[in-house]
Amino acid sequence: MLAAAIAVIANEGYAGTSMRKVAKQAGHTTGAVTYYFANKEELVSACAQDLFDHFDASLDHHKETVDVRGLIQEWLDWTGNDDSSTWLAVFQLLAHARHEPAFADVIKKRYSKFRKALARILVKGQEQGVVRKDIKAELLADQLSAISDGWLMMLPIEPERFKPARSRALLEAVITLISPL
Amino acid sequence: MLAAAIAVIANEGYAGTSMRKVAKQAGHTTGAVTYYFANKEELVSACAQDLFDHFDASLDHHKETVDVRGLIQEWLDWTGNDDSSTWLAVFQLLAHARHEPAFADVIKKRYSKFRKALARILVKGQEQGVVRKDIKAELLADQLSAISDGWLMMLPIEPERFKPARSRALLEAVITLISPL
Amino acid sequence: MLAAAIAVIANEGYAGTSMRKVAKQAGHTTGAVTYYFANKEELVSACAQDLFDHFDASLDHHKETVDVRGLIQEWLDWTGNDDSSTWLAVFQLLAHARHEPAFADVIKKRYSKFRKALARILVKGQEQGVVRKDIKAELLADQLSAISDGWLMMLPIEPERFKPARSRALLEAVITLISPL
Amino acid sequence: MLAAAIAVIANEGYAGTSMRKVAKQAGHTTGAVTYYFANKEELVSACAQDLFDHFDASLDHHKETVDVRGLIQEWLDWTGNDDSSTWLAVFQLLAHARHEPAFADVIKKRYSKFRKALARILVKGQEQGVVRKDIKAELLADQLSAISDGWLMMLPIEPERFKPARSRALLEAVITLISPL
DNA sequence: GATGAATGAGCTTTCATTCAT
DNA sequence: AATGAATGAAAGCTCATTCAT
Repeated sequence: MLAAAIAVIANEGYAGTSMRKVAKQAGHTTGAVTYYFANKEELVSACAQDLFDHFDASLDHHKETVDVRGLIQEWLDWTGNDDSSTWLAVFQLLAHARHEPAFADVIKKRYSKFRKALARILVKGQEQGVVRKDIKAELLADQLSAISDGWLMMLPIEPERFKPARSRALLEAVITLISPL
Repeated sequence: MLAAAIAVIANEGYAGTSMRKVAKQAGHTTGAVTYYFANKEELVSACAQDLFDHFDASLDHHKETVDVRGLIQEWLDWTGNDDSSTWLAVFQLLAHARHEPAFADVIKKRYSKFRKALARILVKGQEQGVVRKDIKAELLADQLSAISDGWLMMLPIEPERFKPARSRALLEAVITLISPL
Repeated sequence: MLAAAIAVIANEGYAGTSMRKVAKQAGHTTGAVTYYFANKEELVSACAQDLFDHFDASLDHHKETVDVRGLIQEWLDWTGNDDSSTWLAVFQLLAHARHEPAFADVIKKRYSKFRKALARILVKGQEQGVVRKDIKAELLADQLSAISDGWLMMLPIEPERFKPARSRALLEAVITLISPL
Repeated sequence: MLAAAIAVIANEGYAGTSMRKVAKQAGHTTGAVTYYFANKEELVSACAQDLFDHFDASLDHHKETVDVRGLIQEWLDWTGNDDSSTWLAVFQLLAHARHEPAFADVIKKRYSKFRKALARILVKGQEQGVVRKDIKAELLADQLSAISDGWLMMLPIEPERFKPARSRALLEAVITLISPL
């Protein structure tokens, strides 16, 4: 059911998402959706939780290795394959978060957790001399996270700007930006 | 009427925007809205046009001076004052662009125009030695534009992260990132 | 629900029919109507089907007996009693058929089926010597069907012209027209 | 303006007719329509008047000659050429007459006048021995008028049944029906 | 656990009509 | 004589939600 909801949000946009469509996508009746989720807000919150779980898992995976390139590479890879619907859904939920207090909170907490984890990785990178030290890790994490959000925003509108070759160039540019002089 | 529509989009989100609310905000009846805009799509396209006009004006203003710091400063300033509703509306429209082909196009064209103008400024910066040369201006423009989009995305959810002191730190970090070694 | 729709069409005319009125007539809410019929077109098609079912039933009933007088008598009877709303609704739907392709087709098929059945009855009548043979049965069926349509058209405007005595005269005239010399 | 209104009624059906469309068709603004006709009812009545004027003119033309065949021929001819829009509009107005008392009356008067004129022609025909005498002229007029109405009803739905060859057959059948034994 | 009938509010849109200009 | 801005009611339709089964 969650997967169905995410698929609908990704394909139709938040405004175009309805319990009916989610039910149809899941192959159930409308009643089934409201049986599992008390109301739309709850359904959407559950989606947000689920999507950020994916996100965190990726971060966990790269925590020990301090592989910033690998991490960003993975983000960019997501834009190209089937998982791009994950990104599209995330974007739609972020855009709506402000007007659905219930899960604005979910997003806030998860986001800050994500930024902290990223900052920790960057700190390690600075210690190992692979990340520039003239900008605080926390601020760098903010910029990287902003860049990734910026990509997220452009992806649905200009997917052609995320073709493999171009993706690689973007990745290298980011690495150059954060590398020591 | 346009101003009313933008205000509603900023305050209620795209999904929460209705012709009724726009009419109410403008102090007119529903019929008046549909008199000026044949349908919702047209209204929304007009908003997108208007918002990007603001945007372009800012760019024009900084074209000659090669003042990247001033330009980014201005963007960040917008997040704090009354004009923040402009950003909020832009964000909502961007999130919906993919599902409204009519103005997805508007955004695409305007966006690429914006990126090109930014790249031209950066090229001049490189020539004058105030912008690093080891990353192509075009790619740098992409990253800056992505960062600004990322901020745009966080603003509605965590406005407290854009208070003056923090804004300044973000600005300095960006300048450090793009400055020559 | 169908009965309610037909009643509304008969009483208010096609242009005066709305889903709201149908709902009210049926003692339900607007939502219930759209629950059973995806849209107005579907509702109207269903009405057309239902009305022609009545029609065909009458024809079936007279198929074996070759009782043309009885058949026409029955048509005329309908104009006088409560079933007259059936005729009124049929007329409204016919008038609108051209602009609602979905059920223009329904009407076309049903109508041709009806004319063929009528022609078959007339052929039998010719064989039994109770129907004139100098006009092909198929053409006679066309004229009879046209006459009945013509009555259908006048009924709502001049109901006083279909009072019993007058009805009988009309019936006798038709019988005289199609009887052998 | 009248011509425009008739064209719209013929093309879009009564339910699909709006003052806006009439204005557009006439190349004027909405205000102009309401300037000439106080309201929609008045516009529609004026159309009815105008259409019946055409009708009466045809009858006048055949009054002296007692040429029933010519008269019916002319009706059938109308179904094929550009004037078919006249018929289509007449039909739409007839279908709506019952629900617009203002011009239901117009139609009633005009119709009875028409039937009387037709009956007078048939009486002359009976005197000259070209029309059967075993049915009263008045009843015959009714049947002919009903047949013509029936055709009017089928025309928009099955125009292919009024091609020249078929039209001729229909005409001959009618003549046979009303000719003396 | 799941269905599906039904509600009622809200949506976009169309429309006849009014009226200052 | 004609325009065109504006109204407000009503239309078809979608939706989240409820609830008996």
